[in-house]
Amino acid sequence: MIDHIKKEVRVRMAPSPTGFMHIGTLRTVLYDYFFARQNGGKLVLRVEDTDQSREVGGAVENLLRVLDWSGIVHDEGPFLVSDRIEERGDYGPYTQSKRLSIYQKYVGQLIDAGHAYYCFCTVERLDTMRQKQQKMKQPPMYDRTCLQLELAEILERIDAGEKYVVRMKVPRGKEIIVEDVVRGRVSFSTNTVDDQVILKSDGFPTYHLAVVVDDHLMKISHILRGEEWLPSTPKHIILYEMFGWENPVFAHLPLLLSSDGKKKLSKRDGDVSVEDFMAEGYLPEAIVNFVAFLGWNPGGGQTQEIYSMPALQEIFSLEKVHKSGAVFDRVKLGKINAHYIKNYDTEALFELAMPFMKKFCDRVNMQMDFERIQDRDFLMRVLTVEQERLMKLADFGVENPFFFEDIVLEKELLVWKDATDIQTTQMLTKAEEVLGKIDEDHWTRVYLQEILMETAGEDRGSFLWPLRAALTGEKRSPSPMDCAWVLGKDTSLARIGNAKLLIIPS
RNA sequence: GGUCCCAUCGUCUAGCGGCUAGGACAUCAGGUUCUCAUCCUGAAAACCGGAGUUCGAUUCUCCGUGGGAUCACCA
Repeated sequence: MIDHIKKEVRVRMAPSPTGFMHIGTLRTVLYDYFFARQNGGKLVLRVEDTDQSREVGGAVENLLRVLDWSGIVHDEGPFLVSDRIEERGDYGPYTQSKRLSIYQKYVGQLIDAGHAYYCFCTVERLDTMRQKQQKMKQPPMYDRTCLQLELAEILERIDAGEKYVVRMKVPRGKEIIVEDVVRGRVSFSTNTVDDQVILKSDGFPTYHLAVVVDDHLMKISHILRGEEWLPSTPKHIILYEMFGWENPVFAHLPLLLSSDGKKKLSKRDGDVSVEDFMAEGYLPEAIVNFVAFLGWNPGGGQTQEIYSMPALQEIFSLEKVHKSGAVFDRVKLGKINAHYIKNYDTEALFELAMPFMKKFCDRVNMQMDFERIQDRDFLMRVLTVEQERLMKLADFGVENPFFFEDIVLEKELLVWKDATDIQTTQMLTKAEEVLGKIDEDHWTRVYLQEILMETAGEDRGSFLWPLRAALTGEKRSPSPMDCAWVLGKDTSLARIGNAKLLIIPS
């Protein structure tokens, strides 16, 4: 009982393979990961696929790709090795559907010890029972009908092929104490704990049995999970007691909330899966940074909020995790993502942005060959200009369609304040002359900035506004220098020429 | 309804008995600027209520109120 040797830290992430990863799951896994690394421990991935009806093909591969994207590295469990799933570690299998005989063995043990019993009640009976209880304002709980069954009858009915489940027999009148790292002591009376089904009629265990057995067998030392699990924790502790096992340390993390109703964040609140955010072009650095700060904060008067993954790993502490839920503020996430995009190395960002650029080019019917150097250069210029204005990579191009398509000019737009047609034409001619003299080698962002600002002189607006309007056809856009740089000399001069014709048709 | 959890600006939070209650996002007002975005400066904005403990409570205790989670052969 007295354990002077500090137990090895082993934490696990235990997702059910539903085909996507909830953003809250990512937060939990991040904390798991930080905690394991800080303590020289191990992070185990275990697939909780005990509900066959929810099986989704390719879910585990997907999960592993999301983890890889996030930068989280686990130590045991399934891995993706050249596109095939391979399990590593000494405590496998790490997939619950492959551990059925293990659970059955432990269920048998509980039955033999009188801690669990067979139940033949039909789903229909249980439903009407619960409805009755609800009507009488009683908490819905199993009425223990099948606890009265004689052994002979049980054997007979099993022999007859009748379907059954196994329930744990919760002792009455006991107090269960949950020692929680973030919540302190929480106590429950066993009188309010239901005789939970631990083995389903299809032979699969329920979550409650599987999680306890596996966590014990896999020597898990700390369980980090969402607060929604707190009410079922007494069931787990009772199971640990029935088996005579020491229970791990619990840490129930605060919930992620939706911004409107402040309810648990769920699918109906919009994008909630990591895959959704990946598809929208959020950077892993931004997602990790943002999500780590929901329900946790380094404290100590620290006002910095931008942290890299290694830095977070350094300063994270389980003791500083909050108790109350945190609203998932998408606006702030966008701001953080924009910050990361802005500060990203442009060459590296180009690689990340490629799929989004392709998608955009397809949408505007622009043939782009990423192997072709001119096309690459063009897209690189667009990205360079957009980099400091993008909130997410999926926004690539959408604010500046004039880079990709022919523009439709309106004459009024070209006129700066109360300038006359003559003046406007003069300004465009001036731009035409200056740009016309620049040879391709000098068509750089820096040089264009320099020469056009010089040409603009004191009264910048009267020169820059018509030029920008001529190049973009838009009221708002990046600077005319940047637009000219992106469009190139030929297109720029052509658009200026068109603008002049619009003002004074020849 | 039972059980359990939670409570500082609109939101994320700092604070761990004595502070002009600090920061970030959002908002508003300026500045930089040809426009938009960026960037810079500033403003407004919070301790849920009531008792108690204490010389002194945002902070500790209790009650209330409010919000949430959970009560499946789903996890």
